[in-house]
Amino acid sequence: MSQHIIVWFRQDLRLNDNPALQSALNGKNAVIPVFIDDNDCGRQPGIMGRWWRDKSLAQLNDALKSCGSRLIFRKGRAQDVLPTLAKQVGATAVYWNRQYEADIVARDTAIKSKLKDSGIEAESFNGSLLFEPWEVTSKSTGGPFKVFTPFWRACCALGLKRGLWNVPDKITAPAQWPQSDALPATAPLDHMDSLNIWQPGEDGARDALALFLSENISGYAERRNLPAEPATSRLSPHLRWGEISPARIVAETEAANIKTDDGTKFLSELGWREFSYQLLYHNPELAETCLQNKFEAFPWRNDADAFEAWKRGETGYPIVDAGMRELRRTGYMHNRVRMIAASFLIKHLLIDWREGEKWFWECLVDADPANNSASWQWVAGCGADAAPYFRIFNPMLQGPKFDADGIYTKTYVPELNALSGKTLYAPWTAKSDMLDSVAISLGDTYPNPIVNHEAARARALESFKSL
DNA sequence: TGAAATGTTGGGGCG
DNA sequence: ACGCCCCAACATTTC
Repeated sequence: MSQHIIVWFRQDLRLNDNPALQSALNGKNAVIPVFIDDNDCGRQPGIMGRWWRDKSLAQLNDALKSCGSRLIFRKGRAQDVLPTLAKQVGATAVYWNRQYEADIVARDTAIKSKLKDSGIEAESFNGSLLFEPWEVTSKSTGGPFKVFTPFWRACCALGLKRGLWNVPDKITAPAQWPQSDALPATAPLDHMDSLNIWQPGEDGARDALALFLSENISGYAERRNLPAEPATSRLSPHLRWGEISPARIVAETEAANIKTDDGTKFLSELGWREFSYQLLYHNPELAETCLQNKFEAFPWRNDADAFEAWKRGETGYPIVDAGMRELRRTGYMHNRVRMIAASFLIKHLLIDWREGEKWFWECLVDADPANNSASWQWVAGCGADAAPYFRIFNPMLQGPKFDADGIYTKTYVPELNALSGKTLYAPWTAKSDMLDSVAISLGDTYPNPIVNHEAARARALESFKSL
């Protein structure tokens, strides 16, 4: 007998390889796809996260339409919307894919029992991770891993391959569609001039993976560190909204016969994502509380001017500024540069990593509740398997090392186009008549460094020693 | 998924 | 030929 089943989309904005959707499709069921904009629970997406999400929702709606279905969009508290909607459409079941933030887990658990109490089946699935956060445990402690390498080794030993589902041909519509609010408008963001590099949605995710595997993964193990090279997958925003499943990434990477070093290195980046979600699940306060408690006593500086300069990309250190400007222009920053920019805020400026985390949360199209927090804690040294406190990136060395010819840096800091080599990354060391001759005036056309590297490094080591 | 300081080695210039 | 110094190049340790 045919049933009406609600599929509740959340951070799984795709039709392919979607376990909740696939389970609903069994038999001749009518499916009601719904997305609920619930701003009462969970960390709300930042400006760029919302921009991406709204674009992605429009794509999801289009994809559903080409299967004979459509997306029902509702604003409100999920625990109110879902039971009401279920009753209204006569649903016998509600399916969704799991999320892992503590308040969302609690809400979903409550919804599940509320639905079951009214005789409606409710079931959740794993649609966004290779392993559930409670699934991979250390043999020695019995608990979750605290170090990445043994964690990922254990994952690989369990096996990364998963079964996959393709996009269904047809999704049976209910006899009558329930009312939907209008999908959110996807207004352009006036201060962003480079958002056309992105293609939010399932098709964009598939294209990004295909391009990466066919053209750009060669030499990944090394080239991934070079921000001027198109050597990273740029899948992070797609993964964040579940437009592609990690299982599909694993399957297609393995099928592409990538050279071992490059393939395993790439898949290990998925491993960091798994590791971050494990950390988030077992540490609900990941965005707010240092995993290593002793760091809570750290004497962070309040320095509004320095923080503003960092956000605007006007620290006077070109590789840092390039990264911060890439972030504001494109909603993205290359991973190598994220580490440099984050290290600069934390170690050179001694500003609380949580301030940086919040700024990235607003600005990144891939801002992810697990990855963003875990990575900031990693750089700060207060996280799991973190960089030691004395690891302080030198922006004058990182530049020449990873952007030797300055192509990346000059893309975002064009006022330094005339400089090259080490001078590009330390303009104040250039002879003043040389700067004059190319019309660079420090403090005018480009900022003077807001801190002295050697002094800032010494200050950071001194402060961190107090721990 | 660092950088800087310190230690070691070996070749070349030179008296 | 030899010792001495200098210093680049590399290795180790320290932060």
